[in-house]
Amino acid sequence: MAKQEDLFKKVISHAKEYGYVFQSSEIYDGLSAVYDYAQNGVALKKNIRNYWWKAMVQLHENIVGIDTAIFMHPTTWKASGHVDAFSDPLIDNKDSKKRYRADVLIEDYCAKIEKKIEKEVAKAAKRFGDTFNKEEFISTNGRVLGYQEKINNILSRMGKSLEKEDLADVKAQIEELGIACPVSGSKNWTDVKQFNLMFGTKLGADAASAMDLYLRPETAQGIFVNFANVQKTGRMKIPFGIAQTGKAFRNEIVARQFIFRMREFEQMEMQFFVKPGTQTEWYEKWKENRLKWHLSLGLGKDNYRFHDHEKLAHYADAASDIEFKFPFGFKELEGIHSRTDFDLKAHEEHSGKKLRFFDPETKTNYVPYVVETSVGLDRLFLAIFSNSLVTETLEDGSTRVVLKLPSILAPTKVAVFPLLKKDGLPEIAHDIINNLKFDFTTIYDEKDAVGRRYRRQDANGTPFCITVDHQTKEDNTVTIRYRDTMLQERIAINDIATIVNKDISFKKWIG
RNA sequence: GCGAAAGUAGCUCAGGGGUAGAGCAUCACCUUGCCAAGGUGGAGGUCGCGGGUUCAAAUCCCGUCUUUCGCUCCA
Repeated sequence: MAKQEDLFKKVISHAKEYGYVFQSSEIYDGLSAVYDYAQNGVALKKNIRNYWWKAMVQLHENIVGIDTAIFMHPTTWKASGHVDAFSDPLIDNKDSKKRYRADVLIEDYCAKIEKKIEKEVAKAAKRFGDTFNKEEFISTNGRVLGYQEKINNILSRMGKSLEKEDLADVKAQIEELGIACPVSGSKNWTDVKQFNLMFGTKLGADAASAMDLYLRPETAQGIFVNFANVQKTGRMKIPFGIAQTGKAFRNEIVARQFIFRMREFEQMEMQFFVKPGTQTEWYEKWKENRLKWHLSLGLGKDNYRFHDHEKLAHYADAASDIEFKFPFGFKELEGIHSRTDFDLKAHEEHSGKKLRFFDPETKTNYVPYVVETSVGLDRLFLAIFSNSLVTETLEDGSTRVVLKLPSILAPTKVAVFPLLKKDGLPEIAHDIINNLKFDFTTIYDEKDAVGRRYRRQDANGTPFCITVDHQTKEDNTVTIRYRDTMLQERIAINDIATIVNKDISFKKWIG
């Protein structure tokens, strides 16, 4: 455990020291769980996003991309269920310090009463034997009816209180029912507080006429509300997908673990529209496809696993996570959800617009089912970055720190050094850069011994170093040195681009 | 939100009421010249922030912010 902690700390400080991730507004002591991507971080993040986009949009004839606004019409969030389901009434037990959802506590209490009913039924069944009629017993037995009524009263009162946001009554109910904390057994509760996970804001300059808006808590809804537009203008036929990357915002009660769980984060997701009845088949296909995509980055097969959801969200009929072995354990990286027709149907109802696909074969129209793949870009960044950071022990016993980023994602592809900063070598190095920079990100460095410059690039994740020496002036050859193996080769200047291109070829990586 | 630990130079950390420290990094110059840690010089800090105690606070006390870990939550 201590080792894991140390490793994670190393990741965070390396990210800062080499210009990948800074804490937001650091000069003002930072802002909780908000981070900035620095000069190298932004390049890595962009490359990851691009790798995803090309794999999803460019490689699939039937997937197109869009980019929708963060602000959306407020009704969107009513339709999606976020207004209701994204806010929880929470209550803390002062003795055990445990936090519970107040409505769940009450529901659990009702479940206990329900168990009593089952007991009565079981007893009666034993007594009456074959002649026992369960329906009749439940509807006539006084004791059972009493239990039933109690449950109904409790739940209806809770429902009304929650609807009116009368949180004091919810607490009163918990106290009246004598509900105790399952851990401490105490009834020492705090007040019930409402936590809304959506950030609110206002549209309009003057407060009185301003419209309440939310920052989107997921990018998916931007796709759903554009379903018909994209389908028509893109002449899309089912099955087809719409992909999008962008920021989403959640007012998490606890945002933690560096860039793993932030309040402002970036999603890369694709909604795939299919014919009802075929969703399971597509769900399985996308699970497999997405795992394959992750594995193509070469971080190691053992670092991934599926986690199938048993408890499903209100919109899903199947859901699975691809989990990654982060420095702090296996955690969710990507979700693959079979979202049914929940979202499109809800938007049909709230908007009054048809969100359907006309099937020319059967001459009928239907609301498509949706299979979603949704990756956290920041999480993916963290997965790749933390997995790539290694400290190697070399043969001579010394160590080197290497950021073994997949070369296709590395912020800088080629570093070019003059062996000496004289005798015209810097000029040649600059010439090489001026030629390469149209196709690759490059960096020039002439400071310190060349070995040290190699190590500097290792720690920064640069896969190739090129060194210009005196021989270069005679035969136009240079030394190329590889980050991962530390091997060196003598090659012609003209071959640099070919070698680098071959290594960072998208086809090679994804293939 | 609760509990624990921590916050001193860009990074890693030492110090522990009386002049602000080290290693690495950084900058300039010299030297070497294909796998980091050669020489000289420089820059960088009101020791997270605010208040209190004291002749004197980076150091003791209180508060606060931020981070990490655990709990909790997680569409």
